[in-house]
Amino acid sequence: MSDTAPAAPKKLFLLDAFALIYRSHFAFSKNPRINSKGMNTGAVLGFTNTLVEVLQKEKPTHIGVCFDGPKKTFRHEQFAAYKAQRQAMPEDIGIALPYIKKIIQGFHIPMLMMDGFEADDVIGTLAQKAEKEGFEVFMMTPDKDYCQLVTENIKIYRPAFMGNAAEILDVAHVLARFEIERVEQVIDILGLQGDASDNIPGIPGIGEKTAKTLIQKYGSVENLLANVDELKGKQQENVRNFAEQGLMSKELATIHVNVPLDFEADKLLLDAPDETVLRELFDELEFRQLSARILGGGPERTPARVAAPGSTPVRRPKLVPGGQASLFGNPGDEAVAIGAEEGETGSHGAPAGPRKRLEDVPYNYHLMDTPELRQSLLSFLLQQEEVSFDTETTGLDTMTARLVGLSFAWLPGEAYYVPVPADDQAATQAIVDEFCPFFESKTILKIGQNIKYDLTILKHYNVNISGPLFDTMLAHYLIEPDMRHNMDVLAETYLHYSPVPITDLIGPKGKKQITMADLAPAAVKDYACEDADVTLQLKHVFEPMLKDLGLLGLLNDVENPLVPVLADIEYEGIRIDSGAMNEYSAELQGYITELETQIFREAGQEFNIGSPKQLGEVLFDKMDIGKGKVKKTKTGQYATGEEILSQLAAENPIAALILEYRQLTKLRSTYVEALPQLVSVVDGRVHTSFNQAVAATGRLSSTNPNLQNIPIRTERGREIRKAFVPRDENHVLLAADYSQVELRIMADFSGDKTMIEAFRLGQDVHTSTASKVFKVPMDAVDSEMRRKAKTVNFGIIYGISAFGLAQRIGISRKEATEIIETYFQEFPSVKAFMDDSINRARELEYAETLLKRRRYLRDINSRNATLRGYTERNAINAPIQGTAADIIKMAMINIHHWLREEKLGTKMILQVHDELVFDAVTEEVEYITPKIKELMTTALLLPRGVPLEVEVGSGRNWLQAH
DNA sequence: GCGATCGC
DNA sequence: GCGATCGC
Repeated sequence: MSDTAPAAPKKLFLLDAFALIYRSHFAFSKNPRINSKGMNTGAVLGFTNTLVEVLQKEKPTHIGVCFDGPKKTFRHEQFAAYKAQRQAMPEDIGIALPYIKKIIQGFHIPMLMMDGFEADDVIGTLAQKAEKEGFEVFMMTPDKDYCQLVTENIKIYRPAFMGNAAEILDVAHVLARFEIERVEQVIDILGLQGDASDNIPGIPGIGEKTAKTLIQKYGSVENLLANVDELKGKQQENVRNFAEQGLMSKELATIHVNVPLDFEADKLLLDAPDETVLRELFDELEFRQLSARILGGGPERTPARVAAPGSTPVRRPKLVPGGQASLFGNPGDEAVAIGAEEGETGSHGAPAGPRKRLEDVPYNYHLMDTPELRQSLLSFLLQQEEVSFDTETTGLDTMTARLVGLSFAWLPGEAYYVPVPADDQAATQAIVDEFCPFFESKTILKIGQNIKYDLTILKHYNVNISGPLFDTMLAHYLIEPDMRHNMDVLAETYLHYSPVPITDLIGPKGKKQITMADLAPAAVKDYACEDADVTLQLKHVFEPMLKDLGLLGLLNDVENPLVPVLADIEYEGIRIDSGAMNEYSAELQGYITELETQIFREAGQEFNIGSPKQLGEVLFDKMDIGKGKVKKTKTGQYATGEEILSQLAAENPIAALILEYRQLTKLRSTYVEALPQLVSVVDGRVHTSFNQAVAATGRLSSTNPNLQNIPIRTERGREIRKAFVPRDENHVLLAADYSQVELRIMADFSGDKTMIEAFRLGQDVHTSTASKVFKVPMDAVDSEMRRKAKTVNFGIIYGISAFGLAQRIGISRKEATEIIETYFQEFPSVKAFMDDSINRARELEYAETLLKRRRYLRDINSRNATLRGYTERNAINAPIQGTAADIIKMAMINIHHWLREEKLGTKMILQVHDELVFDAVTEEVEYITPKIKELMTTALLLPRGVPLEVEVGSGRNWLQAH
């Protein structure tokens, strides 16, 4: 370099190691990356990707990675609670850390730390020193506290994350984001609002918004305190009382730039990595793709199914299995499968890694917007054995959404979009009718992602889809029940492909968001076609996986056939007597007002009873009750949960009043007020949505509204069930309940003679359990004994710990442990069953139900005893609860089928885990009752033949039906 | 135990 | 996001 050339800019990157590592770890937590040795490599991979990204993209001249010093910092000395709430480091990060350090060394990058200081102090100090020597400095961190250090030459570099591009924050960004005039004021804002994760308290009642307003007005915490008289009411009181805490919080939020550390530029000079060391590390960690990308060559890669950019695309056979060519001649020359390249970056939230987009792959997407094109498409559709399809609509609410278009795909890389005029109902209906021969075909397999949604939309256009279904969402739910199943994540993970985000079309969420109907069909075409195409390709990936796992039967015999059943249930809805609800609301309001008055009288002041924070302060600070029983929650607030208040009830009448107040306000807000608002104006009924892919055990869940938690336990709660009524005078509600299914399953699985005998003899199983555990004859079991025995039985089914059990029945942990021990002595086979379940899970790392549904239990061999214990209880509970879910799902399919076959008017309208509810035609009740019983009890037979029993009742409302 | 919902 | 409470 010649002397006259201008000096190259000196670019220093300082990485905040722990912040980046934690972020990487949690980014992968929903889709953990486990290598063949069982190590969770998410944190290492994410951190390394971030590091590589910055090296390649930003080309720093100097770089260093900063860690927190090992000893406690001056902040801990100032404020004992500082970071006290912080949870211990996750085990996986502890394991990852040595690897990360070795990788940093392999890159020849220095690690910087200082006893008694945190990484941010080190970074702040070095940044300022480097700035003086003419460096442009980038602090690489996701942490907003660093904003206080930003200057013209010191900036924050937020690495790419969760689909967001990397971002550089300069002075203008910081001022805009905090709405301040000077960068230093960041500390004032943080001091006022506090930071829950660092346990910096701030001033109570001041959040982000208030902090900004106050600092805009007063400029600093100190000046705010000097002018505290100008504030009003509660705010003034808080600022006055917590002035000291505010100042200390400001101090804690301040990054200290006086760490005794020299800035030695030449030590931070970027150096070439040690490729041998890195290659060995990457091999050990199984980072094949990363290794190939940054080191070149390397170990053999699995041949990619997709053509590499620039090379000749793979030729796809022109004929599909059904013998049908593609609609437009010869698309095989261009279109190829999106491709499933094997690699470690494919997980959701991976900071980097090659993920293709629509513009990177060849595709043939066609707009079919004339009668001729539609006819041609239909004739091709009818010749396929399987077709993936998707609907585009104006919104997510199936009751109000209008159809905008339909897309279809049967060859990878190729799809067809049929737009409809959303605002012309008749014209839309006519186009939909054209495709009825396809939708109603009994032989063509229809593939969809969350296909229940499409079924419901089409139902509103009088289409009753027939034939077999394949839902890719449910397929993945069986493969990885705990993970997310939305299409974008699946495409990223399994196809290494990022679909066009919907927000590219309709804009970001909010008031200004438009709908699909506002766009020209040509603008929707690619998005819609891509959905059908991706879904088709996912099906091709999932089907062989399911086959290998032995789960294809469960999908095809249970989950997929259940989809139309649920679609019908949701479509039918249940009638609510809104008048009765409103009357009850007024009645509840009367009680609530009365209770408020009494509570305020007892407390000697008015306050917001619904605020656990205020309530805790009133009870434990002001009234000073519950000495020795006071507990705090993990956020440092007083705990005011049920068990605490129940204990306090003996001491002070206020506790019972509060519990009653809570119960009534819960009933009012969650049920009595909310339900009438969800009644559809179209048919006067409430339509819940069942989610078939969220519960880890295989159960369904219900939302919007949740009709699976309508009260039943208390008198006042039961009142709500009276408002669930049949659709008209010619119907009644019929409820069919499995009696003790889960305990029967446990009795069967364990083969416990005593318990099986109790079921065979039709005894009350909780009483018989109590008789054994408390060693008294059946007729000497009192209600207290029965209650305890029942809790133990449920404890096993729900997988609660001895500790949880003690809490529930209000006994000591010791007594709980004793009850459990006696239980095991009396029911040795149950104990053996539990041990076997755990041992089996230790080996397989999953548990399975009668129909082979899996729940993965990867923490069963963890060294963390709490985590392991929790997972062990799941190992016992998952097969029991999951088998019960399998059984009722089978029963639903069979009953639905039978009702249709017999052309009966009765409709299934709800499922509540072990109960089915029907809107039954009154004249049909007698005929259907025994058949429903039969279909439910024989849906699945338990291996040892323990019988299932079902109770059926009917009445003018849901309460009477029980 | 899980899942959903409410108000703070 | 948290604490509390409903059902199974």
